[in-house]
Amino acid sequence: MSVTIKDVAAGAGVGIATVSRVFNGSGPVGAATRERVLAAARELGYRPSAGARSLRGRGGGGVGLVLPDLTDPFAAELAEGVLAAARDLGEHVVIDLSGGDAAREAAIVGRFLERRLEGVVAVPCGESAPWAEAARAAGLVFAERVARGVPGVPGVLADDATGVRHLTEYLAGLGHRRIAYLGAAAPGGEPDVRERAFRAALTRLGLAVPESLLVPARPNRDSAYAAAAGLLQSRDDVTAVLAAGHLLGEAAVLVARELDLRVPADVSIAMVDDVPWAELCDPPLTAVARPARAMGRRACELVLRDPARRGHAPEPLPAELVVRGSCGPPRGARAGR
Amino acid sequence: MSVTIKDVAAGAGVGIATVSRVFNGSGPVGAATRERVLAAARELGYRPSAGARSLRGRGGGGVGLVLPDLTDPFAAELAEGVLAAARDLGEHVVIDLSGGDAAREAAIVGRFLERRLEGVVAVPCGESAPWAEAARAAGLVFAERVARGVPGVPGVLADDATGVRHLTEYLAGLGHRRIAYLGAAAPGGEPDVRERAFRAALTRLGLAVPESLLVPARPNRDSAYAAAAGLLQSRDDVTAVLAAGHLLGEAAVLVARELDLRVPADVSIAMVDDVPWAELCDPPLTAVARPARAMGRRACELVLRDPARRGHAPEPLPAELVVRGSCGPPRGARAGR
DNA sequence: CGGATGCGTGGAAACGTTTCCAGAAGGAGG
DNA sequence: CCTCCTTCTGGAAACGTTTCCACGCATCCG
Repeated sequence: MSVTIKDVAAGAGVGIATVSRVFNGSGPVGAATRERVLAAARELGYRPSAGARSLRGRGGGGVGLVLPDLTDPFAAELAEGVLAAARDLGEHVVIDLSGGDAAREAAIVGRFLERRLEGVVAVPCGESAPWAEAARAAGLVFAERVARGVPGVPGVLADDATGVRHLTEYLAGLGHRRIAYLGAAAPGGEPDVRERAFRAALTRLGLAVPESLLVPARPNRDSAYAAAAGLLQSRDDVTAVLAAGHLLGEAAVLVARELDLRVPADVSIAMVDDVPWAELCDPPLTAVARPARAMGRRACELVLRDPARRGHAPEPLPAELVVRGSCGPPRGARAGR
Repeated sequence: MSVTIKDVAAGAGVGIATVSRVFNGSGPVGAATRERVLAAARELGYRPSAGARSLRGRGGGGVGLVLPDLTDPFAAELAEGVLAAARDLGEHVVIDLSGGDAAREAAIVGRFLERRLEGVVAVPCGESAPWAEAARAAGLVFAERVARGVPGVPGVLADDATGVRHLTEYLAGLGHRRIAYLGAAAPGGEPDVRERAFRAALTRLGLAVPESLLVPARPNRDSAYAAAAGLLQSRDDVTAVLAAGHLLGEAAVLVARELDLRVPADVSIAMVDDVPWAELCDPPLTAVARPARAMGRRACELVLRDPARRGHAPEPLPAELVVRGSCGPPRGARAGR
């Protein structure tokens, strides 16, 4: 069927070992011989089989990438970073999407392990079980967030805490006192890094933490929209909304428009995650930019080239506050809706 | 290093053939034996090696996916379609980005061929050379656009022609007579499907084709912005802009805002490609929605399961006009800028 | 001039799996 | 009781590569 190293060897009148040496540059080969081998290979259209090659040597390399989805611009950019790093290091990338489903995620990781990949980069959604095995069998690095209950696996994270703190301080500095936080943990759930940073920032500023303005929402369009609508319809006293993710920010923008609220005159809006549309919005949205591409790149390099450093969580990468036009001074409590 | 089928065989006190049969369900195995094998495998953490497996049998399967980039929402959604189809068919996907660089694209295709992938799905940017070899060695299907000079390779395309025609008719129906087309071919270059559809639609409506309003632009932010700025600054008579892609539409929106043009009162804007931010814009942008996900899915299914149908170009998938608020009746020529 | 050193080369083992073939055990039918 | 068939099992070949080892030959140094 396909043309093998033997065919090339026969075509060039040499042994298979010589052909292998030509293609890997591993041993000494006479110039004339090399030319003949190359010519025969070109003529026959020979391509060494990556499968057989990996069978003999080590695992064969390659990186697995597991993400919830690709339509999220942050995830897409993170993937681009991983792909760029892998390309630079000469490795290929196998990708699959969990869709936020832990079972599917576990299945994906299983397939990756069978492929004997050198490393796996994951934005996890599930819990520890499959990750523990992956960490044992291959390199594993989390990106954006980490799975709980899997010690010793490094995570390449953005410094969300500092980003949210800066954003909170910025809003407070504009004079806002009734700042809603969109994307809090469900009642009874454990608040995440961003929510804790929001609370801490308010406290440090000497402001009360308005528990009723911490609106729970899951990061999907339906939940985000419902949360934003519930908030802006019922709470006239809110003068600023801090959305904990771009889907939540999107929902806030849409709801504000539907309620004929002017941004930022009636309500200021800002969010975590600087996605392309933030600049296209009217007014353009103030946001915390997280370095998605750099995170992907770093995660990939970590998993491929730094087996020693694995186990030590690397520094979070800085998140930058990008001030645009969607935040202004508060206008006092709105009258009615 | 890693645990092999031999280890499991030894652990269960059976031969390797039996272990293989258990894992593939290929032959008859006694119930008790099967249990023992499964237990040994679980205990040792055995995973069959995909590399060795593929070495023995056929090529080993898998799909390669080559795209210019992932931050383009259309490309990301297309990729999601490919991944979904591959998952349904039990195949893995290797992905890499060409960045619009033909040389890099050729290198990527070469690596894919070495991997003995069963098929390759590509949004091509380069010309024929590498694609011809790929078509010979594996299944090859183009998506969104086709490479020139590679006959016999099917392309899963959107029906851009009909989409642009509907859009043109819609604008003309609103009364527009001076419609600019953003994203034409460079002077002397060959117009693409969309441009031809635009010209044909105008002609069919009995309108003149305004050559000076067919503005050349490449699909990147710099070129798009320059083209849009040049157009809207100099041509007061333009009442509508038809952008041939979402980057061009984005540029038109930004330039219109900078020039303080009201949309759609001063100028109507519409574009090809319905990206998420089209709905977030103010006003929301009218667009032609192309079924990216379905295209990816179809391309993947075609390459994996329909070797017979390859060679016949499939029907283009319908593109749908999504009317939002960015187009209205023309207001006569604008006065000054 | 002889042995050591070096290079260029080919043969063969090994990688982990699937699959063909043959052997063993056990029941059924003559 | 012997034979045949079925069911289960194990050995071994094959897949395409890399790499170790050995061999021939020329060159160099003593």
